[in-house]
Amino acid sequence: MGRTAQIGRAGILAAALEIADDQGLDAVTMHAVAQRLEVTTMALYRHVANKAALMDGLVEVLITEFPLPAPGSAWHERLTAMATGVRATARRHPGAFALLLGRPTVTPAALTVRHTVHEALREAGIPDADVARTERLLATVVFGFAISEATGRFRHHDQAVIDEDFAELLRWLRRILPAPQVRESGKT
Amino acid sequence: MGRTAQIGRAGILAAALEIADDQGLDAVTMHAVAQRLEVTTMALYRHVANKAALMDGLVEVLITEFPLPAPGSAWHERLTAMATGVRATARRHPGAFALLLGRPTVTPAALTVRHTVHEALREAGIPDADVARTERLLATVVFGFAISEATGRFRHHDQAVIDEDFAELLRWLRRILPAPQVRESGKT
DNA sequence: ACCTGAACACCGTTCAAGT
DNA sequence: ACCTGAACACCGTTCAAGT
Repeated sequence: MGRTAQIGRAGILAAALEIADDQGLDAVTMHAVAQRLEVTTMALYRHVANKAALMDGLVEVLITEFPLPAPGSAWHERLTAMATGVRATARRHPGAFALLLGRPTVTPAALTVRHTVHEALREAGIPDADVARTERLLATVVFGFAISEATGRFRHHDQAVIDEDFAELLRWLRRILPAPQVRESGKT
Repeated sequence: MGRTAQIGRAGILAAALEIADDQGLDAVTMHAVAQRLEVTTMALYRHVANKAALMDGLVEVLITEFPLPAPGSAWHERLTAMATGVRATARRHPGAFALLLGRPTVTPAALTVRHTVHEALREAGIPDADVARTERLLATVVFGFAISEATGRFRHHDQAVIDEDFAELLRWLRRILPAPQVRESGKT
């Protein structure tokens, strides 16, 4: 009972994310994280190299949270699901989401996400030479919306307006991608 | 000659922007700005309320730098020019550009920029009811690209690739907006 | 009117201890 | 192996002086 709390990298990241979620990214300080874990500030340094490493860990958590779509569904449904998932992550963690800016997204989880999009685009009939660029631009557009919403650029608008904005953005992207091939007419 | 350096709000903002430009936003500290102006840190507080106000000032400088297109040109040329101008500003001030996130863009300069886009969209034939939303999404898309580039999300790619990405993004947007009306056939 | 000195609370980080 | 205490450099900010 009086035992010292067990600390670990995962717990540190969870605590940091919670602080970011309800007090903003600036509130994520080594002192604040330690305090939430009922531990001295210096105890953290045994589990994370420094604050930058802690932030990198937060990014990894966010990327891992992106839901990967079920492999069975049609390519356009998978892309829509991923875009919606990215937006949902941004809304769940508005403070931490800004960390995705300026980090090279070369972690395994990030590569998996990118690879999933590549696959969908190839199925959509995008020429191999254009797949990488298309993925980059799609990611940039969806990411741009998500970070704008997360950081409050739309704060003066009603939620319904923002939701409709996102729906319209998805319509724009659908107009840019090839029309989904209709394989069967009528119902299943 | 031995006179104390004259300090002013404009000079402070200029110094802060220079530091952000060549050492990043984190290097913009009250101490660093004061040092560049050869003045004590506390001298700054006579001209800016606090650090947040200084950052707000930086945002205003950035927005004022957005070039407004010549009113005579065609609407699609004006929009392209503005998109290119936003990207150029982001490239010139990559550190400070991130500040545009999370500030309500309701300053006079920001309203002027938005109004200019609204006008172009009305000329393009966008229904009045859709103009505001279209502007919001166009801004989000262009802004998303600019901030991704500024914060180094594309850092692993050659400049030529990034330039072509931007060109392709503009082509996407052209496909979404109405086709420009051809008023005269042949050359002028 | 404008700048400076001294001071305070806070932050990231290191290092030598403690158990 | 893991946590703590003491300490340091740095940062934003205030306030009472100085000229």
